[in-house]
Amino acid sequence: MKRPVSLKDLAEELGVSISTVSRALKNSGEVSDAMKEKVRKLAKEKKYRPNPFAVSLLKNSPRIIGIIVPDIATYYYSSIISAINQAAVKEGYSTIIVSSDETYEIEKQCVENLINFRVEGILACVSQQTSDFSHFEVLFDQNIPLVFFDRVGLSEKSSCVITDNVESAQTATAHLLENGRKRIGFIGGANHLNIVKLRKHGYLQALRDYKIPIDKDLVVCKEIGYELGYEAASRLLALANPSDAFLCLSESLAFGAFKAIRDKGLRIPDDVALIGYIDEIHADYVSPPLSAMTHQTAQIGKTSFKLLLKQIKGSTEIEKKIIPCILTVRGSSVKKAAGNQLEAPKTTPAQE
Amino acid sequence: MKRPVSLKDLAEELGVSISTVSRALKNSGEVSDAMKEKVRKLAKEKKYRPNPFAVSLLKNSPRIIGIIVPDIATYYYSSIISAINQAAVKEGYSTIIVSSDETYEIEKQCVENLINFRVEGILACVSQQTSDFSHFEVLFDQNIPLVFFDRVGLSEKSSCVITDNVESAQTATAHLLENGRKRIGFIGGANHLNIVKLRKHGYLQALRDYKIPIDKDLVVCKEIGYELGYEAASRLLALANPSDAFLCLSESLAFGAFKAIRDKGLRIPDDVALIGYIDEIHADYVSPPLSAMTHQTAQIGKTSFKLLLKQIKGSTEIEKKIIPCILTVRGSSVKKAAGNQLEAPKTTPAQE
DNA sequence: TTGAAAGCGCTACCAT
DNA sequence: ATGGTAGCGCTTTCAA
Repeated sequence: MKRPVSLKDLAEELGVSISTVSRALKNSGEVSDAMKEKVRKLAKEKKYRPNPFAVSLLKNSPRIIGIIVPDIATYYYSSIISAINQAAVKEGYSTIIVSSDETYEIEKQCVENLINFRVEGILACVSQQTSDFSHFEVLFDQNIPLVFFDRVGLSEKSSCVITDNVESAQTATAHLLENGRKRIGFIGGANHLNIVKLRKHGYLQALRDYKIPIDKDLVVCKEIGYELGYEAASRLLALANPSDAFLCLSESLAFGAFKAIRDKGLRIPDDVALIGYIDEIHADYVSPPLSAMTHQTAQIGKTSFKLLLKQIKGSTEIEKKIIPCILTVRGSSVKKAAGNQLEAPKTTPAQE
Repeated sequence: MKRPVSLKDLAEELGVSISTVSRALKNSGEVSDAMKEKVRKLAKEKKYRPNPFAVSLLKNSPRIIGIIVPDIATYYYSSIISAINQAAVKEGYSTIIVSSDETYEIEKQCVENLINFRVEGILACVSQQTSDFSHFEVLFDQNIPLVFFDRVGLSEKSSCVITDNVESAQTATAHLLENGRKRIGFIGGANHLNIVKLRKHGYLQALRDYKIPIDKDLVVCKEIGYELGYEAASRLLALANPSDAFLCLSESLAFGAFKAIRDKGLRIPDDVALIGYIDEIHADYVSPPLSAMTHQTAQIGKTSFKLLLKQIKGSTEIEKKIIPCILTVRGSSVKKAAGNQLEAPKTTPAQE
């Protein structure tokens, strides 16, 4: 394992000084063209590469930013990462991506590691376990800019990019109500999650707006997952006064609910409407395709990086950007013929 | 933007030498406890952090590895990345993840960037465009270990981790044949892709094994995508002698084919069987759930890192590891009642 | 146009 | 137990 070639090596071989070699490679004006030529040739031949640590040691800016996510393999995060990456590369930055695995302790470690790397800034989405944010505060001491996205903390001290959880849930619920649904089931994740609280708020708000009585039995908040979606929907369909629509907070919940409705022998959307926060690319996987609230992950990533870069460049302004979700109505939430006037005399044959 | 605190700063403030401070912080035996105490207290107070560049400059091993993937947001890659990450962290390594966006030029740049970072090693999955691998050869000049995974190159010179494309396709095809299918459609991506070639090979091999005549019309290799799966399946079902089963090389192709079968008014698996290379978590999204060949992404990631670490530690052995896919039989490929005894008097019952 | 030298922050070796 | 010093590879003065 031999040592990489250094400027010194080149200088010695050429019998000139290190400074000259350095300047020649930088194409400095104060070096003769002949010398430049000679140096470049040898550098290429010897496969010289500048040592980035020496450069960083001098400049103290490695052009790296750190990204902390709860989980890399989830599409939502990986697509945001991808967008951040693209934006970063465009500005000459590299990214170090670390995962907290939804764990407070690991997240703490991640922050430490990134500080030790002297990243120029950090983009973070906090883990589900995190309620204390002091491990992020050390970044302020180190003068390392921090921007949160999606799940945020320290909102008075750092910029953030979030989605419109309240509004999107409200919009989705309103959409169902406008199409004649009266008993909308809300199927979410654990109650303590911010995202669940906010969306529930939007859901309830829509019900109030439309003067629909609120029924606690229609709200099921447990965990996220296919089976849980199936169970929740099954239960809501078995009520004396059953649900005629569902708003599901995740993709797996939505597909679980889909299955439950079908297994019950009910039709979508004729008997039960379904809408969920799911990925565009999966909406067509079933028939009818699912109406979906979709996150604009590319926007989230791009905006987050933009805010961070601003801070890196010295801005101290604290900004909060909201990236709205997009509602795409597909077959699962709207009856084919028209709105909702045909409750009784059904003419539509079993579709599919 | 003030300069971070250095050892020198601490030393001056305490009126001792830099060496002493350095030793005290390393808990060296040759420093008095009183001094250690004093130094540590001040370090904490001043929020001292060792400068990683200075350390790396000295040691020349930043404990970073680079990962090059064609696309971060695809579950297959992100889950492999996640596994690599976990393995790396466990060994005290950090990872830099870069994406080639399936582009040769960007990939070339990625390699350059990682070299410039002096990563200790690189794990790479080449882009679809890449057919020339000389940009990877420079790594050998720089003594930077390189291990390919999934899509490989330079196989005589570097270790790699691949999946059993031929065998898995053969197994999947055999599974369909054993269940009485005769006209299995092969729906793949672009013909020039290695993965397509290999799997087609496995498919054809299975047909030969079972003495089923090969029909070129049943092989459709275009692009990957939901619509393309839909089209391909529609076409194969419209043949004079139509398909009675499909092997789809990707998730989107499989779901597209699923839709096509249904739209044609055919039943799955009674009329047409379906099997595909899809993610476990999505297999249940439809009814019947999809039989699937699944990649063991965790294994791929873990093994890749292991091989790389070995090389970093000095091994020059070139290894090739094959991580098999796993066949999980679900409703889409096997008729409920029994295998296929109605077709002909075969004795093998449906295996599962 | 070129060279010499200082210094970035740290470790490690040789003194004391 | 502590201090001094060299040197990692590079950039950037200042001198020649």
